[in-house]
Amino acid sequence: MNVSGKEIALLGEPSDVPLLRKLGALISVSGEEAEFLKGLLINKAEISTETDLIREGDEFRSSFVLESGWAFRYRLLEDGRRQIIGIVLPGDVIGLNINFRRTATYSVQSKTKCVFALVEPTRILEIQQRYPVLSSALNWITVREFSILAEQTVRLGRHTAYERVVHLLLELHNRLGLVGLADDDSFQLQLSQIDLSDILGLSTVHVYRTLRRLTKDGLISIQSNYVVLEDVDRLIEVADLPEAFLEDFAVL
Amino acid sequence: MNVSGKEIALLGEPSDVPLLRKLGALISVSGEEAEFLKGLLINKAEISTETDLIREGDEFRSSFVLESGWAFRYRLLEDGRRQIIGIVLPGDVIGLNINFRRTATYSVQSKTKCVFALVEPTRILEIQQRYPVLSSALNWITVREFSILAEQTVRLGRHTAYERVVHLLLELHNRLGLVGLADDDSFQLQLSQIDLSDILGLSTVHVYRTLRRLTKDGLISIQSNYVVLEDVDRLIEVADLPEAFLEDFAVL
DNA sequence: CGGCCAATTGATTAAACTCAATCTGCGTGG
DNA sequence: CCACGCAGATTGAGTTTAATCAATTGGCCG
Repeated sequence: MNVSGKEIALLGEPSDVPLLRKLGALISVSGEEAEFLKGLLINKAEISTETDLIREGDEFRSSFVLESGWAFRYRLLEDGRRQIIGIVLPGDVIGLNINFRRTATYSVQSKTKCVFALVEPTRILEIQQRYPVLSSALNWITVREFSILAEQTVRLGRHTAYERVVHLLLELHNRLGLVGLADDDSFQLQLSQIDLSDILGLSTVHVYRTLRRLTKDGLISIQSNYVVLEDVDRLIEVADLPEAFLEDFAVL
Repeated sequence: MNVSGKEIALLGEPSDVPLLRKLGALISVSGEEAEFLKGLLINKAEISTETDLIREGDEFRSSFVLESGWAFRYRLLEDGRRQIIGIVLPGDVIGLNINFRRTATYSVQSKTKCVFALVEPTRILEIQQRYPVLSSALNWITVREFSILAEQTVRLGRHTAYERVVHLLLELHNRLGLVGLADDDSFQLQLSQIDLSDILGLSTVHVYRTLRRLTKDGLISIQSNYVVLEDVDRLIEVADLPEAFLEDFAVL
């Protein structure tokens, strides 16, 4: 499981633009394509902590590419229960397959301070018309997103609390590694135990106790927000990930 | 070939081709577009009950459009636990955003006898190039699929057993209605309680008891596989669906 | 008539939740 | 610089939802 590795270097310098870096891990991006992509991401905006970027029911007319920071897709139930549907990390696109029916069925909120780029949907059509390889790579992003959500479903439906935590930590380590934000066996976890509980469908108390147990078992260690995967092999065994996530771990 | 056994030869809309019918609910499909789409779906195949169409780890080179029958996307864990990730209904596309990275991260299996059409990925590119409105409608299908999976996540993570069952029944009623396979307040449920438990992340025993309770509460009734939604208003109240699913119930 | 699978039912167990305190780190106003 | 306040983390105790285990029943098919 190589996250920062040499394969990427073969394709050229890893870009400091997360989306480019992510695509570069899958395809070889030409200079022209890179320029075009960078041109898409000109229109930057910044939002602070805990701010809704999109609210359930909103019509949204634009796509967003997260440049830095963490955000959530989430939904609130009537009585206040919250489910975090997925975590948005740098390089992720919000509203990639946007179309004329634009009503959001869930909200998106920043967890940390975030910088993102606004992209006009027409520009994405442009990619389809002019850059077939890039277009295919965007399809890959769509499929990947779907796969991740599918795994979240497995996690919530059939994993124990112990397995859920491990499975999530591996997902995050993998995804962060893809954009150069994780080390070989550690990363910065920008989530409170409250957030974790709403991702994993558990109570905060149980998340706490499960993290304790994982630490005691020597699988992980946590200092403030810094997570170290102490025994990756055993973690992978616990998490029961699809083969495809392991064979080519850095690219899913 | 026909789900209900009777041939419905309508010359005007709605079409008896589920995918066309689904798209027709969102956009106005021109004659030319309809012909093109029908041309895509020439290459039919039939599989029997409980047969894997795609297996986790497979490379798949083709997309599939389900014409009739029910199927599952699912994943098996080492010890035999199964999570059904989503149900595939007539008109649904498997592998819509296929690209050169084609390793499946989950399996797809028929629940009933199924007829589906094989579609070459290049034909989908053709749609993008030649039929922008159709292409946008396919994007809608992608987004819709994602929204459904997002709701599944909420269901598994933050709903009680009681809410989960209701939420799923409403999802299925909605989706089946879109392709003309549901009545106003009832539909044929092609799932065993075992299947339900693996969708909902519950044990079969608990699914059984929950169905009993829903029946006793006058919310639903079930005869063999035929489900009647006895009190849609209360069901909707219990399920806590996103507004967007309600405002335009038939089209999500 | 068996045999098999799913549905049903009862009894018991267990994973995870709720409730109720602290405790701790940190930012803010005085 | 320090007290205060707040949110998140930690801890203990008791409760509940849902799982497990173990039969039994019912329907269907060869």
